[in-house]
Amino acid sequence: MSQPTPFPTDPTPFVAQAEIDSPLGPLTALATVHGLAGLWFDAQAHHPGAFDVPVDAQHPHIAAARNWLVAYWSGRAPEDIALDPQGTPFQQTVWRALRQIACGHTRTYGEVAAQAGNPAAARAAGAAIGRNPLSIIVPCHRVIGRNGSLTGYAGGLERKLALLKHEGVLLA
Amino acid sequence: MSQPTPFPTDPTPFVAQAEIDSPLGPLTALATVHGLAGLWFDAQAHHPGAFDVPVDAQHPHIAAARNWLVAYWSGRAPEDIALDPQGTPFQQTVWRALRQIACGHTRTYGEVAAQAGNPAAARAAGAAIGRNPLSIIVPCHRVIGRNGSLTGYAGGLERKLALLKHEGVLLA
DNA sequence: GGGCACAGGTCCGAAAACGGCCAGTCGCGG
DNA sequence: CCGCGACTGGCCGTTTTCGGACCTGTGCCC
Repeated sequence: MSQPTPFPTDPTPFVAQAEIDSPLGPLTALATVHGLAGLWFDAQAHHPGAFDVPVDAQHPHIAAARNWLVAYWSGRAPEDIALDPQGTPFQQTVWRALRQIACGHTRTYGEVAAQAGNPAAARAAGAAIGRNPLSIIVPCHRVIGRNGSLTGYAGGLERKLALLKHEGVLLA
Repeated sequence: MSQPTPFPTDPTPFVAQAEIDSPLGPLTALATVHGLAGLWFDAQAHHPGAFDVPVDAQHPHIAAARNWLVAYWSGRAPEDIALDPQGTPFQQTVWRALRQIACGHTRTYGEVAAQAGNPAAARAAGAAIGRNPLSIIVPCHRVIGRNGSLTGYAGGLERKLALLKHEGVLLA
């Protein structure tokens, strides 16, 4: 039933977008009526491109995301905010698993896959993690290879490294 | 063996361990159901480390080892006891050859290799002798270089020297 | 529907490195 | 001429290391 086209006009519940600055470069935020749907680094991999959605930096979900990020960068524990990422059931499961990785901790791709229900789907989990639409907030940067290598990051490995340093996982 | 022990791929059939004192320092003894499997000087080279095996100084094979050592140190000829060292086929062959070196005698590494079936494997024999798990009882200390040098000993050359003196091979 | 590409992981065989050696050579000093 | 020490190059089983095959699920494009 699902058309291959990105957004045919059916499920486009996006209601607002805005740009948010960060120490690692500007981010584009996107919201539905239910919560934050996207937070991408500009020009990162799998960036969905421009949206035909009104810019509204004061929208509640976007303002909440901005507050979340301010707290995160200042080292405080951010409060939970409403999220509404769009994805397949498997992706949803993986992203939900990611949110359970506490700040300062890491998991391997295999562990995330196991927590998502299939221990052998490490590679598939990697693909799903790469499609994570909520950078930083859904901590896909806390997933590393079994041998300790960083392996990859849609926003660029330097950013993954910087985030892990900021969380105290890696030494400067 | 009329015992239903799971032979194929059973890496640790150890059943008891204990510490035994000696004039050259404490020894750690290890036993299987078949016999004595290990007798190492504490902190010697190739020491396998701690074992998750119950301490039982009264275990028959360990008690036999203690009696063997008492006789040895007092200068009497010890009676044969059951041994069960774990190793590769080649190592087993070498260790068996070692047991045929009578007290007060010595062999060269090349001679041991020849008796193990391959006269050219002197160097490999040296490696196998170094991994001998049954110090003193399997007399790896009676093997010296072709030119008469002591060359090496996992428990330290001082101990090798002391053992050979005790056996009357070397003068004080 | 059937391929194909991945931000992974495991397994296995080949290859290289490592010794508790030994014989042969060379250069030196009695 | 002899003996000694330093060096060299083969010897061999074991251990470690390394690279590639192969398996794995899911999403996306034909």
